[in-house]
Amino acid sequence: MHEVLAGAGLKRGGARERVIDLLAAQPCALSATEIEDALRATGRSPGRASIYRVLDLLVEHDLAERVEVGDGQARFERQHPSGEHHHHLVCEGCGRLIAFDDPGLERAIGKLSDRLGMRISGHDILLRGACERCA
Amino acid sequence: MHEVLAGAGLKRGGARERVIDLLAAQPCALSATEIEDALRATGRSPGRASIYRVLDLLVEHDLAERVEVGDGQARFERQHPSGEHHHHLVCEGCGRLIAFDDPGLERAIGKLSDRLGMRISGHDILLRGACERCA
DNA sequence: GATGGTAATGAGACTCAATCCCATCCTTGT
DNA sequence: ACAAGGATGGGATTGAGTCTCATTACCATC
Ligand SMILES: [Zn+2]
Ligand SMILES: [Zn+2]
Ligand SMILES: [Zn+2]
Ligand SMILES: [Zn+2]
Repeated sequence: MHEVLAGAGLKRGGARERVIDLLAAQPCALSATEIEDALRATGRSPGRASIYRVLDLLVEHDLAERVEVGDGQARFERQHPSGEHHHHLVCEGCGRLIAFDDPGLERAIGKLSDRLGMRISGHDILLRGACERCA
Repeated sequence: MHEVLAGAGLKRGGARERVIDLLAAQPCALSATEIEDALRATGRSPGRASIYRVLDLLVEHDLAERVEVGDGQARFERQHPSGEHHHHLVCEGCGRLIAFDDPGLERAIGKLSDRLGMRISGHDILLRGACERCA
């Protein structure tokens, strides 16, 4: 990720370093607040403004994806360069996020792009339901 | 819509009356702020709290659907009693919302429910792309 | 048509994620 | 090492949405 930003002519700084490294090590999405807390726990959290700046930058360069689950705060998750991605199911009982992927769903969206005759550059899919604990 | 709420044993009040009537007359989603402004323009806007209460109530009774486009505010749109629903594509150029429905997509989600072995109670789908004007 | 229990409403304080501003710090090319 | 411009921090600010509670309106009953 660092390389991509460097290639775009951007300088390197402590905030960028820490946010990127943290995000790159996560299996699933983190909110800006969670990132701040996690970094504060290490002793050196960047300012809030810097965290948002880095996240915006990552989304802009397709290095991260913004995930909204409807709880009023955005979450961010590393985007794999291969284009492979997953979607989320949010449990209405406990709020837990569960990741899944489904080729059938992706295929349906691909067909849709043709049917609508419009160029579709991305899709957000969120399922709501009950996780096994809450069912 | 009034009838459904009455059937649920709820009383009728001015705020409820005005918000429902406004929403029922809209072709597409409105934000709470837009609703407040529109009603204020008529001279009698309910309090902000009442607007949110009515909207929550409508969503709870499947009379309206919450639509999130990622601009940090929720929008609300009347939901038809037949259960038929549509999804939206948001144009990244002009922000315009375009509605569409697709049986293939619904089918894929139905299958997914089985595959994940979880009860799925709803789904939000948002496509991002370019509308014909902006393409 | 009056009464009373209870739901509904309004106004504003409040929360909290996200943004803005600007002085200061640091990276990087020379 | 130096300078220029990008990067950072922190604190003030915004704005959607929530909460509280006193007041008002609805409606079943008498
Ligand atoms: Zn994820
Ligand atoms: Zn997908
Ligand atoms: Zn719509
Ligand atoms: Zn659907």
